[in-house]
Amino acid sequence: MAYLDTAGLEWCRGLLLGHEFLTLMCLECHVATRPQLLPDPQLDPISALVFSITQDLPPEIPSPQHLKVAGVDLVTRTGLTDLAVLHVDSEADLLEEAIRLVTTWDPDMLVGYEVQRGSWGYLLERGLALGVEVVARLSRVPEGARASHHLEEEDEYGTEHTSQIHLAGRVVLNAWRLMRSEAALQSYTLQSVAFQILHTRIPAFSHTQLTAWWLADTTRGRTLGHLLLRCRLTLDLLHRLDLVPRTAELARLFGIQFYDVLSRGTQFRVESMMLRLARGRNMVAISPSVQQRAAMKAPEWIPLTLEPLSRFYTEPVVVLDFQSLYPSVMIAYNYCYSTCLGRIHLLHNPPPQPYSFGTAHLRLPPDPKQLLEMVDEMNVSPCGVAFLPSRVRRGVLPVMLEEILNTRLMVKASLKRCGERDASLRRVLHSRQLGLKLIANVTYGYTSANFSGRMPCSEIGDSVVSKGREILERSIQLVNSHPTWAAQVVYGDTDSLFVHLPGRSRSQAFVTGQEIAAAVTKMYPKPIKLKFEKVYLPCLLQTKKRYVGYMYETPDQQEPVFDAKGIETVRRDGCPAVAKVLERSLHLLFDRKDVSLVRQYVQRQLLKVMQGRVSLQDLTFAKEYRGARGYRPGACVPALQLARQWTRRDPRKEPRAGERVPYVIVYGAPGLPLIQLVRCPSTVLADASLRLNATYYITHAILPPLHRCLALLGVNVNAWYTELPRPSTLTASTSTLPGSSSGPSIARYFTPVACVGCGADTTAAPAGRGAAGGQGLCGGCKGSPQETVLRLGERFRTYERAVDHIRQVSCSLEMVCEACVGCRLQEVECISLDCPLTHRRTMAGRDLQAAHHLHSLLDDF
DNA sequence: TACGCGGCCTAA
DNA sequence: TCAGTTAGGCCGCGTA
Repeated sequence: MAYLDTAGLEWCRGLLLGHEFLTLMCLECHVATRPQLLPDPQLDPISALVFSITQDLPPEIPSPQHLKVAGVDLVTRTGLTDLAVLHVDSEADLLEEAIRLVTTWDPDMLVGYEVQRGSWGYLLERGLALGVEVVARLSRVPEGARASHHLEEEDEYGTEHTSQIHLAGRVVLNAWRLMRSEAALQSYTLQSVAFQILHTRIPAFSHTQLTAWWLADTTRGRTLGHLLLRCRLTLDLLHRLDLVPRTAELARLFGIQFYDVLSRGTQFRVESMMLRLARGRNMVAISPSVQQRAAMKAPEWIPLTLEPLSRFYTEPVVVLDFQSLYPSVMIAYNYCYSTCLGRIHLLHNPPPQPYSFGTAHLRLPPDPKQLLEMVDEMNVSPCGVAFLPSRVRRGVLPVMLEEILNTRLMVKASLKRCGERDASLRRVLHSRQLGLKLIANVTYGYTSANFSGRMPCSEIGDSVVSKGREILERSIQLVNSHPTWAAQVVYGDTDSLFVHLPGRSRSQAFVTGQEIAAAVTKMYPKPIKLKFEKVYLPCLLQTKKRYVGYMYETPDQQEPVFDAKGIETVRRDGCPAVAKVLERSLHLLFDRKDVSLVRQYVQRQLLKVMQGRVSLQDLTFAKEYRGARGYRPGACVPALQLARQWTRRDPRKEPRAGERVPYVIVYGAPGLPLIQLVRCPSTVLADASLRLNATYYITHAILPPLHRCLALLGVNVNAWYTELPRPSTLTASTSTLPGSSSGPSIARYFTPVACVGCGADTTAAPAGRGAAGGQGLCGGCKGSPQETVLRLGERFRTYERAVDHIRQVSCSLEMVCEACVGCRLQEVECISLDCPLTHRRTMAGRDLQAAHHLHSLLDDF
């Protein structure tokens, strides 16, 4: 440690104090766009750059803060008083100033929410277009130009996983891509991520809007304010997710560089640890060629997944699983590259040596019979591969895994010890133990990688899987045959057991569950351990990898937790309405155990959909776009179709690979394939002739998942739909429907006097047909239904656009101008399906009511 | 109408 | 110039 100078000591001290000594700089560009087009660096100049900088320094370390003020005017003309603004004369000066700022602050990480087409990427491309050297001057080393580059090539992988921008000495973070691996969301726009993670709503302004504001002196500040908000939120997101410290911790743990944690795969991490250990034993890893890898014997074993006894269980089901089964197996049976003797039958009848093993060859001692002398001691896996006993040689992988698992236990212990005192230390320890768990679990994956694996070995992979299978099978047998448990294994997948305990109470289930865990653990060598996980009461086993139940993790837990695996409540390929209806239905079923309540609930929701009273958002699907070359030639999927449409209009509008593309389904001529009915949500808002396809949503999206659950109880969900009144008789019979007396129809509270079609007085006319609607029209309008439908449809669309607009603006109002004149906030029920929240909206309430009323009138025709 | 296939997403 | 694995369910479409 002779080279540890004072700066190094300072750094260590900083770590102890919870400081990372890092500077992050987030950038957004404002580019004045041509109408309806997105910025193009070849043509559109940057009009403004907005930065936000954070530093993680202890207070006694001086920061270059004072430098910011030098040469910068504090400008109030924009209306933003807390913003330091610097005017420059030309775009070239702007770039120079940006470079100066970067070199002054010397940030370690350059951040942008989207750094390929916006932010730093736009800056670099603009520099290229103007002939200003930017890339090299942003790097940290004099010869930076060589090590830094801004990729323009068509590399699907690079585009999808990295920022594509490399600057020597600095890390470039593409925030939205990081978010993609942080949380499973419907959409990864800054607006939705900020809402989901920071619970902050921000408006989405189009480039056209931002440009319009920028061009007028009085509104220019809005554009800057919005971009600054984006910068700050991006940094807030990283902070909230603890992303930089967590990544740094993983880098230390695996002994790899910070950026490699984000950009490289798990293989790299395993190798980094494994090679370190192997070197101490004077071993190196083989480097098989592509041909050798291709010639490797294919894996033959697959994990055991039982076909579940699928039904609704109203008595306890205990779930147990083996703790880190595969790593435990490798430790317990000494499975490793360095201990493998190949197939046992080859030891008995030695073929000409060396013989094929993994991607390479194995050379045994001249007389393999010697080895056979200790055949009783050997670990022979169920697939017939022999491994040395640890007495003879302890494998590298087992040693590594053992160290990892032990370290993890230590870390978890100190996590417990440190209590609530030190939040930052807790976070570090927590991410360390998570990282350890992760690396333990992918070590198996490393041995059985075949497509891209660097050192795959199907013999080891197969041994682990076959041993895992054997362990699970023997455990099942034990549980099923135990005399006093009276238990039945009803499902199991790879390393888990679902045990049905009929006639037992919840607390009895906990006791028996612990007994099972202990008894099974006793059957196997250390560290193989079956762990009691949870009791389900009740639960629904649908199919392999799909189940749901109320979960209790401790005997004294009073309120159960809804726990679903694989079903639509946890999937992102349906629309939110599907997940909400399904989850609420299951809650009702589990809580009240009364199918008729579920039926009432579901029918109310179906009516909402038919009446168009479900928000557009709840009916919006979103699927990942794979990039233009990511599909088969004939592929015909919504995401690709919409992406093509957008790209035709504006090449810069093509979604990034990995981005989620939203779409809805509208009505169309009968017989049309579904793909023809796909529309972008904003198109539907803008086009009065388009209506959401209620029939599709009900029969193809909402009901099938529900049916798969409730069919297990012998309920025919589809009948619930067919017995509902058709739209033509909807309003007349609404009041006879179960539960509708307390139904949420806003129209019932809305009694217009003037005809909503033409404005004539309707009070003189005879009363309408039902309580809910119909009386809003005069006789003349009722007489010409087509015309009225058309007129109302258009009005409806206008209201919906207004509501949408207000929704956007009201968000910004709440933040930007609390003092907005005459802005009377009104409590309105959220229109989302059963959302318990009420949202503050300005004016939106009235427009919403009008829109809903019109829509229910439309259903009359 | 059954079946295979591509696409998408999740469990482990 | 790098990319852990397989199983499995379900949707929509085209074809025999």
